Amino acid sequence: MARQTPSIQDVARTVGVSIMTVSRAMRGVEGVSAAKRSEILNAAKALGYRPNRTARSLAASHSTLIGISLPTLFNEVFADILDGMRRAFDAAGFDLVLDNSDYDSRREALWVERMIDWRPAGVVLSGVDHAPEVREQLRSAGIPTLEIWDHCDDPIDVCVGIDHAAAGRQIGAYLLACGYGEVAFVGVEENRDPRAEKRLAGLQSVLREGGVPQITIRRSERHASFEAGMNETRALLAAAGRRPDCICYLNDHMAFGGLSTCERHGLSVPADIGIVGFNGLGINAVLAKPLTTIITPRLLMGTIGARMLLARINRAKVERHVVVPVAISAGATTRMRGPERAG
Amino acid sequence: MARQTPSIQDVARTVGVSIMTVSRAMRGVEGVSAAKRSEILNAAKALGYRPNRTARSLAASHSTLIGISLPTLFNEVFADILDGMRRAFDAAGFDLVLDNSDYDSRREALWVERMIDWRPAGVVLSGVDHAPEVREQLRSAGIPTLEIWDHCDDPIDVCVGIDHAAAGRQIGAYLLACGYGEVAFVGVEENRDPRAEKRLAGLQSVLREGGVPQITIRRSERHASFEAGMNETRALLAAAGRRPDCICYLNDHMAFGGLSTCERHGLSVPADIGIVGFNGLGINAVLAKPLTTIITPRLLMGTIGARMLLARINRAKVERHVVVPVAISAGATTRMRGPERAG
DNA sequence: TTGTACGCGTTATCAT
DNA sequence: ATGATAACGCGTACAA
Repeated sequence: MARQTPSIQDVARTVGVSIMTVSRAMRGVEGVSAAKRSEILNAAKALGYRPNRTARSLAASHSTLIGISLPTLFNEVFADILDGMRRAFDAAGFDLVLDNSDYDSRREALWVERMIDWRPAGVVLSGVDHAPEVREQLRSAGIPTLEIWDHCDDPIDVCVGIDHAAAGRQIGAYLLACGYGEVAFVGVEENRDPRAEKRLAGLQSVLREGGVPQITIRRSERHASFEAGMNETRALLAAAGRRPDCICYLNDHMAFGGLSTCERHGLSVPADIGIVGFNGLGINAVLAKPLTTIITPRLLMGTIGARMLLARINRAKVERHVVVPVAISAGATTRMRGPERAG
Repeated sequence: MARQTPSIQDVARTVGVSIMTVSRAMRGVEGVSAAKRSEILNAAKALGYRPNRTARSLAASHSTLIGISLPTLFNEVFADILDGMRRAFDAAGFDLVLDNSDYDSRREALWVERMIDWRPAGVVLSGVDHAPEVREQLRSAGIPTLEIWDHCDDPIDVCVGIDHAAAGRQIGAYLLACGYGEVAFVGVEENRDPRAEKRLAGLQSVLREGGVPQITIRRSERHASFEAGMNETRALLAAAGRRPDCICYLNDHMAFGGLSTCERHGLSVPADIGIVGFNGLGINAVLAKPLTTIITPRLLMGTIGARMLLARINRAKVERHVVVPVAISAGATTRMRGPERAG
């Protein structure tokens, strides 16, 4: 029986060449005759030899690891984005190191620091809002970095995402077209989800210009889940003052919860109240009353992002940032099907 | 300006000690005076020195990487399991390398091989059905391995999961108690999801004993999604022969799709037809008509599993396999609330 | 408590 | 085309 894990030495001895020749053959680089190469490959397979990745990373001073930090995996959005990327990375022979920041930029920063210790081939971050040291560390380490799901003019390296402020403005314009005037927004605490805040700001600006100066804002202290949507909506409906005629939610999950709560309170949707989500999740296709929402091309972002990062890793030329478009989908939870539908 | 990435040598020179003393101080092991230790730590921070993980892994001949292979992240189930594990692994200082096998055991086997090249501290696999070489490679490499979500008597190393066959039998007993006699099962192709096949087998065995010898089986060629549930249900209802009085689905996703399709076909649920899912997803709390389903403790499995694997990594004693219980949740999609509800 | 010598398994460089 | 030698940055074993 051979030893547990044969080393490159064993292969070299078996074939009768130096370890350098084996190394070259295994990596598929030039400098080995075709005959020797296949002989070496056969011997390696027979012995069960596999190159040690940690040794390879040390010698090459960079690994084939790609670090990916996502806020959460419970949100279908990030699962989609991840799925869009992983196929490309996988095909290129990279391994994925995953982090969940829980929407906490401090956690993200600590993880980036640890990740750099692995000398990764690249790093993927969610959004463009990070702790200040993250940018500096990644840049000075010279690690190709992709920021995904949001965009800005000065990314750490490259970025691909949607324009959240513009998406918020699209929603605002649609609400005005519907004639809504008593609007509420249900989200999470500030600083938890910077993208959501950008959408909210966009929404508010358009409503203000359209003659709706004030909107009611409720923020859950918990995750943007079904339950949180239910709870905040219940509180919203119970509160004194004029009842909103339309509620916008941070995402579809919260909107489903809100829709459910409104109907349980005897409100008819969309006759009595409008409901607007964000993301366009798959379940929408199944519901009797599909949500009015913004459809975000998550998979596409992942695919494009992976291509961009791979190009950076290979020192090829790429655009520094890409903005993908979003579309509003007028569903059955608002009282008018917008002009977008009429195309 | 200091060089890009200071090495342990730089710290040693700055403080005036050998690199071994720095190494010990950084790792927090004994053999360094308190004074020198804090001096070294300060110098390291000032210089921005961070130990190179690939070098550390090579020298120690094992890394702080933990490989995790999951079939998919679109299924809330595996996102839950992952979330249950990651907190524990993260707290223990491990980094997570993620793979998605797409329910393909060949893919899984290839990934395991690549993962071993990283000399991981541990590996997590989904279920207990793997390509034969996986067990052998993991064992001969001596890598602590956790199999999660299913269980068996002879795991590769340790395992934690539910008893899928028993879960299927629970469903069968419940259906018999409800008086259903024309049962259908909607799943995916064989060999795609071994756990689902075990549940189906358990279901069939109990029904057979209860006087229901035959059930209709439909298998989608696609993922077990909302859409697949809709498509197969549509085909099921269109088929000749007696219409089923109850349809069991591979999971809640397909069941939602099926429920929606039945109602669109004018069938009243549960008056005309029963619908049974599997997993107990969060959205159930929001729906007007909660599914009858089996609630699986995913987070718990993750937590327990992580503890078990960490114990193995630390060479502590642990049970080789743990089976966690599941409970049937009688919802509003079957015509009787089972005895489980009466407790 | 501290330091020295060596090894971890591979790749880069420079010979031949 | 092939090989010898020196890194890569750290941990282990042992000596002082």
